[in-house]
Amino acid sequence: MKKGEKRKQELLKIAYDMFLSQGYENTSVDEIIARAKIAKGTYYYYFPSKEKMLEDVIEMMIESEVETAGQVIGSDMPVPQKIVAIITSIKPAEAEQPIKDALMQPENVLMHNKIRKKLIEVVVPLLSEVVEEGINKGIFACDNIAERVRMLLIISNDTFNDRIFTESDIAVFIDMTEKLLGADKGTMSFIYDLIDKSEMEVSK
Amino acid sequence: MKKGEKRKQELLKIAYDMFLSQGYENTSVDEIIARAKIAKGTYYYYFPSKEKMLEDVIEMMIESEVETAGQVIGSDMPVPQKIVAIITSIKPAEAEQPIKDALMQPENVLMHNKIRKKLIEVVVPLLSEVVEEGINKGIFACDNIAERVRMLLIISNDTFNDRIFTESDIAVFIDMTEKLLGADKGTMSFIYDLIDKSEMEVSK
DNA sequence: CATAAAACCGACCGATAGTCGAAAAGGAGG
DNA sequence: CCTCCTTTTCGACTATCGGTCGGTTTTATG
Repeated sequence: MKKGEKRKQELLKIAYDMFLSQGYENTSVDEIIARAKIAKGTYYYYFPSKEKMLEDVIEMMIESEVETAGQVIGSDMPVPQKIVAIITSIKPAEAEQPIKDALMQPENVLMHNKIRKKLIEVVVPLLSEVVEEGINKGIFACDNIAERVRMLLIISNDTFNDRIFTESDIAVFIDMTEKLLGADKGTMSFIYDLIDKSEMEVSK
Repeated sequence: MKKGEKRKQELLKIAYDMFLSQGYENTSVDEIIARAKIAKGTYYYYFPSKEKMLEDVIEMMIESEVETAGQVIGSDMPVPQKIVAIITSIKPAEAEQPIKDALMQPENVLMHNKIRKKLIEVVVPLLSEVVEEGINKGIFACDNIAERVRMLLIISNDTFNDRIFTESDIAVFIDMTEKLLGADKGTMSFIYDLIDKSEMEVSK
């Protein structure tokens, strides 16, 4: 018999692995408890529902990403680079390939969406801080920071996480980012060099 | 006994109503066949699965919206107004309130996402046409039209369909649209007057 | 050692999407 | 009207799944 909190973490870890490898909808509670070698009742002693468990799993995933973002903010990186670093740290792109694949799968909409929503909610304040720093340093010039940052995240998510992108997508993303934040042309063009060319579709 | 295609349309119509009023996930096949007064087997004679039926329903919904968009394109409306008209015709905002509520419900993620994806895929070419017209008339100035239009749709969807928006959101949306398409400042500010103020959160 | 709290068990439940073999209806030709 | 084939309909049945519940075992406490 395990002590409460420890067992919960154990279950969370198992669920995390299974959700990512087979998707949330395709992972049954029965499978989870089979792998954990516990009974139905025990599972529901720790989680009120399967969906609530998903929420916990997501929270777990996000925590580590927020930590990374925090380090970036505190670093002495140039502001534009900070922005990009946070945006990329945020997306599971830096995780292993199977994770990205799992999230791309259409049957994982629920999980995908919950992560996206939570991530945005959590990251907007962080990124806003950085943009503010940029404004103070004269690199950016804009109002309504939170709203702009949100758009940035939405777009970057759609462009780089949810689908295959082309060179044109990058070009427009750079252009849009600069204009959205009121930066000089060229401020963000370093992004282009960061992109892993292998991820890209051949542009036509 | 009904002739094939007619029955299918009848079922599609029933499903459409029910999906919108109670959500896809909350509508069981049993409920659908009860309302249609047919047996399980008959249902599965027409649709291989519930999800495939959803796809058909969505296709039905989209067709009508594309039609509207086509009329807008052919009209003599000013180009900026055309853009907005298409964007708003696209979103179920013009449908009745309960429909919007249904789509907002988190349990409708699947349907919501499928619509969004399909809609963007279908509308990007249409909107691109209009932007091109704007460029020819000297109202807009930009390259990579399709990519920019896509961003516009993604943003407008997130801002106006998926959540409650504030005045700041509108301001940023207008600013971003103008810059994204390379329009003069003020070109899109008429949007502000179109917004149904009752839909808005009180801005702080 | 007694008692209470925490952790665990698994049979059971209700709902749901989907299957299947057979029956009824419709139509075409004789 | 009868025959034969196709289209459409039927509804009982299945498998799976998330979740419940009453009761048992383990652990901590004093």
